[in-house]
Amino acid sequence: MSAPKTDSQQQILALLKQLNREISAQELYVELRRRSQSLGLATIYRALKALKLEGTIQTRTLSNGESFYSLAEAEQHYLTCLNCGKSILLENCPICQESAASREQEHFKIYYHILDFFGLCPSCQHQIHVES
Amino acid sequence: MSAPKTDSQQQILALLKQLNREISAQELYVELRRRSQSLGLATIYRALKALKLEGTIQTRTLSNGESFYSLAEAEQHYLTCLNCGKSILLENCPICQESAASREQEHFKIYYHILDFFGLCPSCQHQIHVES
DNA sequence: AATCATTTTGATAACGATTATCATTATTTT
DNA sequence: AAAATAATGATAATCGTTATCAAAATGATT
Repeated sequence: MSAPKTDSQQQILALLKQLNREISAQELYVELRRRSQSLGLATIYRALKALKLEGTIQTRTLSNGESFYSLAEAEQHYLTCLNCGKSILLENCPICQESAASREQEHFKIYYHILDFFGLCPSCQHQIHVES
Repeated sequence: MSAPKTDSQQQILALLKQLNREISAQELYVELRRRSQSLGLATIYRALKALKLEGTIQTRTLSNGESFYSLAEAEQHYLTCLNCGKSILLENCPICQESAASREQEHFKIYYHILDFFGLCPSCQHQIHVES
């Protein structure tokens, strides 16, 4: 869960903590640059990958292939529109009450939901240990 | 939920029913061709989009941007490895028992899970009605 | 300090799934 | 049958992400 972090990783982590919302890699690139902490895109993607494999941050990938990153602390429940792709963050939504979500957003027409557990499979846990 | 379907849509739907597993668009292209029911890739993507907007099929997008499609009937619960990207389908997993998932796959190291509701937001519901 | 080894970085090329384009073909309507 | 509409498919374009590789930074060793 914890590992020695590069400066880039720390910068990104600090920004994620401050923002307290999910953000894409491209947005991170712009935002860091705006704060005179410019990082190359490649570095950003690398840092995000490392933080993800540690379990420090979590990822959500939209159907257009764009990924959003946030701290792995808070649970996330979204209502996502299949057409425009926009997501509404559901506040205080106890996991597993899909009916609650329906009620909460009366006019949102829910087709289905997906619950996805993320982590490391046995062989990849081993592989990562060997690599480092 | 139901709408007039093109031949392409019906072909794809029939194949999804037969396979009873999630499959990517590219795989669909190969599989249909193997069955002498060749469809162009563009047509496949168009049909999938239409079926998705009807709520007939559901999509799951991996972090590499590749999307998988399946009938919207069954609930899906996965264990996905952050490193290799492979997903393990969890059978008979009552939604919202993340601890159950941990137990079920002892050696899978779970970092987090994401629950995502998919459907149409109010404005897109309206927009689609106007279009057609 | 100086040299060497290792790690990190960033500009850019390459990749790949998806979407847009547009002319052609099928289908429906009049 | 002619005209209008919808569907199709080959291919170009898009765009987020990953790979490449040389340069810069960091750390270790003498």
